[in-house]
Amino acid sequence: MANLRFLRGYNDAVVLGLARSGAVTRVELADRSGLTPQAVSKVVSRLIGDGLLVESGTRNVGVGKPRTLLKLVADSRLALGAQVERDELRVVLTDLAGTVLDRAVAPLPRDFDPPTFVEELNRLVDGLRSDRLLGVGIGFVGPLDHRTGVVHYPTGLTAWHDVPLRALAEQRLGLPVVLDKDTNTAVVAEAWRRGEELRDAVLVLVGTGLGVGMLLDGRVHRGVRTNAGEYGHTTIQLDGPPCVCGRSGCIEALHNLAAARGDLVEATSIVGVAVADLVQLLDIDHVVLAGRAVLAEPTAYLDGVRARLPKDEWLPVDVSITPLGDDVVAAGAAMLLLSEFYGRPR
Amino acid sequence: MANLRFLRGYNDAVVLGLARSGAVTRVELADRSGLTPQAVSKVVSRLIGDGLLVESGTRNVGVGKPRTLLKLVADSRLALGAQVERDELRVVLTDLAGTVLDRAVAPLPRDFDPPTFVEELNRLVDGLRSDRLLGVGIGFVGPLDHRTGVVHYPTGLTAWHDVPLRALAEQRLGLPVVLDKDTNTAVVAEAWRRGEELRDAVLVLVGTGLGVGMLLDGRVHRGVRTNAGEYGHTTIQLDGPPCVCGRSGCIEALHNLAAARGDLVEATSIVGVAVADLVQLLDIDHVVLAGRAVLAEPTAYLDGVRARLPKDEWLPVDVSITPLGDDVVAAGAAMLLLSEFYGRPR
DNA sequence: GCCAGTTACTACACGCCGTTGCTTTAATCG
DNA sequence: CGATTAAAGCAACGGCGTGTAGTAACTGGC
Repeated sequence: MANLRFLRGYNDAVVLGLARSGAVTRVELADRSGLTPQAVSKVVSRLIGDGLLVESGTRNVGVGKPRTLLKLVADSRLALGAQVERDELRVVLTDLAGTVLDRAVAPLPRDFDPPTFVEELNRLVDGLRSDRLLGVGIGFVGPLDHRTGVVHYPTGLTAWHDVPLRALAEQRLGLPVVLDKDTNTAVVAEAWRRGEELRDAVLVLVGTGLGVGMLLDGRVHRGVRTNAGEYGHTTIQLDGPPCVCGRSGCIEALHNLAAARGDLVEATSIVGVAVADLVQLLDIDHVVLAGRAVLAEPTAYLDGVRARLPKDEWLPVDVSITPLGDDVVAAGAAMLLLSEFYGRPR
Repeated sequence: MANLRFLRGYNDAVVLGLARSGAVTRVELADRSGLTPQAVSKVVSRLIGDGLLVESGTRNVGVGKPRTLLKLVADSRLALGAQVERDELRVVLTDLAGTVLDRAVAPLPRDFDPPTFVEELNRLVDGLRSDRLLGVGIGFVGPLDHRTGVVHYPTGLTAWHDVPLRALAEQRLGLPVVLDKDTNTAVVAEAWRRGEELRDAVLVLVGTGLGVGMLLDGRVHRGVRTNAGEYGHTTIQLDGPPCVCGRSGCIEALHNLAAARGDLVEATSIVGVAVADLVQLLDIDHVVLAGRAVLAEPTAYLDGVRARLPKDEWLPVDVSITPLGDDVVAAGAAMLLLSEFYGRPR
């Protein structure tokens, strides 16, 4: 189904996405969006009216009337993002550009239950509230359902079986809430900050587990039950050591074994092979590495991955470490919420 | 960019996609598409005007005016699809519903060159021409570029380096032509025939190589350079036997070795593990098996794959053999062309 | 200093999209 | 056979991007 509201929202989102990358002019927006100059004019005047854009000087490009520069009013809208791990809750405040403005971190008790969590979340959110706050995004460990906002049965959290977290949090916080898997919010962080430029990317989150967030053709791929990206339990050694998942020779098992015995070269090499497989399967040109393990040894992981990617290819793959560091999941959750308001409609 | 033309094309495609599944009524179309009844009325009258739909009786659902049944006029538009293999060219004629009406098969000389191929294609196409023919789709072995229609450098075909096949074929045949990788056209075949119902699926093509076509959230995932789906050279045994690709322990190498020594159980089991990995990564609920190897031993491959998929899951995975058999790639190419005219616009 | 040339931008009428409100049509039910 | 119910069409409407034409603001030549 598509109607005029969708049409407007879509074009607004395209223009805003282009404006997020930096200062632009109406002419450039028209060129890069495919919209006519008149349409861009209308869209821009709407966005200026909403306080999302401002005119900021002119840029002269040879003869003729100079182009008017447009700038995103980044602090006109704010969002909070939360990362929930088994021992820690992290909440960050970001603006419309995806810049992290503030953060709060608190430990969570072992095997915390939903009421405890929601109270703690509320406490941290209260410390970061603002009048321009649009809502809160939550990046949780899977499995969960993004559409319904229900957490299913994350391992290690015995009190979390089919908990309608989004509804609970919305009620307690009095704000719109979105819920997604940590790997998905992390890749949203990269996608939102780079704007329309980044359309295909994989974010590899290496912590105790190994998950990936996939941005395919400009959209986050979640799969039929928001469970896509469980890459840690992919077989990479048919006759390998048994894994906690019941199968054997999983990427995660081999990586963690190598890491545990201090063999960083082997550990990063396994991640490298796995990423190379993924790049080949999905035909991706951007790989972003994140997670505690990676941030502890960034250059080792960068080297390990780059060494395993095909060289001298017609398709160069850009491999980088997330510039958001430990905030990537929480910040991405905030941007996921921003994209509910100002991203492409569905 | 989105405009009114896009809007109309999109909604037309949604309605047509729903109508493809079988006889429907306006009320059901409105329910399932999310469009208002009035919008459906307008769309349907457009489609009837174009000869794509007809009213075919009524269906009584209790009290009130009976619903009018609508039926796709399947033979109102036809398309040809070609599958190009290293030794054979297959061309099939399909209607708007994706039903194969006719076919022609011809051998291709070893290491054939582009002119030879285009002539042979033209010969087979001429034998199947019709006044309602919309164009020709071509499923080729990769790598190639779907957008530009250029074949890059398929192994075993020395005369094919950066050949603009789509342009060459359009000129020779005098018909619109689309080009895509064989695995992609194959998954289009499944998607088009099942209509809007099938939104996430993987088609696994097992022949001399092993490739997958991915339907993610209703769209074929091609990757940044139309090269996605190269799954055969994914590592499944880190210290496995060397592969022609230069790495070792690839799915394809292990599968072919097992198949060569007649170990069908091992061969199908390797495909099963690989498919289970893929299902887990992409969170897919439909797997379709195809290709010469599968069609030679369908039940063995079905069993091998089903045995490796997680059981008693909350997410059941449907595994099947393509009902189109040897025609799946060629028929899918025809449907890819149909979707250029009557699928969702981009 | 001025005017032609060039480019950026927008005012306005327009065509066409889905929507809203209402009417017509065609069945069932009592 | 009239009341009720549901499907479907008709007409007016708001709002989308588009096309045409006009205005604004600069450069460059003389």
